[in-house]
Amino acid sequence: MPLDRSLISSLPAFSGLAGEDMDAILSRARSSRFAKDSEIFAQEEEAKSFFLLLSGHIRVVRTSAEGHQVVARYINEGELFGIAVAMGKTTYPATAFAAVDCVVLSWPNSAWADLQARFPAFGANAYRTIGARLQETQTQVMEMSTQQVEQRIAHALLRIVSQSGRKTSEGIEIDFPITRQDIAEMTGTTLHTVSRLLSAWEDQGIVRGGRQKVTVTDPHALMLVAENRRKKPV
Amino acid sequence: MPLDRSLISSLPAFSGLAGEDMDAILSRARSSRFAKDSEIFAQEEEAKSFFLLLSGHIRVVRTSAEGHQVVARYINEGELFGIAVAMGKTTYPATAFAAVDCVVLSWPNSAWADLQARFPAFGANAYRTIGARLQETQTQVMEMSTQQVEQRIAHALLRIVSQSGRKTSEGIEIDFPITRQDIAEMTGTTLHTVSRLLSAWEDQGIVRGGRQKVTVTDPHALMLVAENRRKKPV
DNA sequence: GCCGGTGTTTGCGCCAGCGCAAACACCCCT
DNA sequence: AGGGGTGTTTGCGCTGGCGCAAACACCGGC
Repeated sequence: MPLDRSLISSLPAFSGLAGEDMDAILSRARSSRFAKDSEIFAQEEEAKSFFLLLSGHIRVVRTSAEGHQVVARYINEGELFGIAVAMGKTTYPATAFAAVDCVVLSWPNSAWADLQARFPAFGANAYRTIGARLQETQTQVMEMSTQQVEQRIAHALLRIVSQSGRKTSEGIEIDFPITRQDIAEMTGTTLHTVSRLLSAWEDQGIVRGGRQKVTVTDPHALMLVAENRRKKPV
Repeated sequence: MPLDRSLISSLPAFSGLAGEDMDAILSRARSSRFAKDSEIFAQEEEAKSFFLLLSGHIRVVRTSAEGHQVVARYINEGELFGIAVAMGKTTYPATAFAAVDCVVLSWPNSAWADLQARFPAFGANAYRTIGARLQETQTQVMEMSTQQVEQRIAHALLRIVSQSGRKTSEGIEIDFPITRQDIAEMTGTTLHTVSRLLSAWEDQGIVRGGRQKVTVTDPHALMLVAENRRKKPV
């Protein structure tokens, strides 16, 4: 398991840790590859491990009892995920799919208590991650309560692009395949509405679309769309 | 600070702790009262303490940059809240109002690291709380994405009633004052729509309304409403 | 007992966005 | 090169739920 330590040491999940501590933590991890579209873990499944994404992108999907799906979030390189154990849960609350070919580190859940106790900074980083996600999710609820579909999609695009954007000559493009349906499931709308709005924006020169591809050509204009509230101003 | 230890020891926040450990934790806490409608802490404010609700009910409100409000959750007796410190945050992500007269314990944030290290069970309980809230919030996002307003309100009512319901001769009533506006802000709709639906349900004998009061007289019927999906069945 | 404030109900008109449906574009596989 | 599968676009009609507005009920204070 030849891991590039210098690269890994720069990850936020290891910030505040001495090199030797990091080695100790890494020595308990197993590295594995997941092909595009494969499933890393499934909702309701017993949580046996927690993970760190080394490279690629992961789509986290939640399915309701009635069978509806929503995309809870995308995991980016360097992020912890599947950390049910840190929340005292015994099953995963969602399903994780590799959006592209991925490399992940995984630790058995049994290692968590020990790692967390011996390396408080590691535990703290995990808790910080969870806290950040709680806050993001609450923000999402707020957006869904108060904003129009158009603004929600604009916000979602800006968020994705800022976290997983890749600069090209045309603008900033989302560097993993994403369908209109995925965007719809992130924003609580339908792929039709997403498609319509992206088309409209394309006409205005704000984005450029493609099969499983979106490029934001005019982020500033998109921000204006995102902020242009129309509903119950205070 | 004469605290009823036997009562407190039964709280989930202290589960798994020896009596003496509990005493040590409680000895660092300060107890205070908050009158109905007073503010315990405010969004964006620097987080100086974390809290445990001993009695009463607390409404947690999040305000967007544009000034829109949503009710993120209600805190019930025995729950930890304002635990920004456990998430590595330095400010509160929401505002907490006393929905009724409340008694709360509070600890200075500076005590957190120490308490969490010395009494892992206490820390674990806090993290469990956060994890549970993350999951609830994600469920809320899912509901808002896939369900009609009617079902969302039904779900919200059932949730409140199951957590903060008080049995009466008429049915189960929410044992703190809650306005139609509050329910609207929990479910992402308007007080008008909430009022209309409650009226309709009242005609059907499912609930009974009153000023800042809702009593569920037929929980089973309400569950049927909540589950009667009408949108994109799989 | 009256009065003002706050919460609730209800009617009416409208439109954003959904459901349905069909055509289309692109990619990969044989 | 052909063909099928998957993702995208677009038109059309409809409706759930919102905005607006007005009336109403209830409570507490003077």
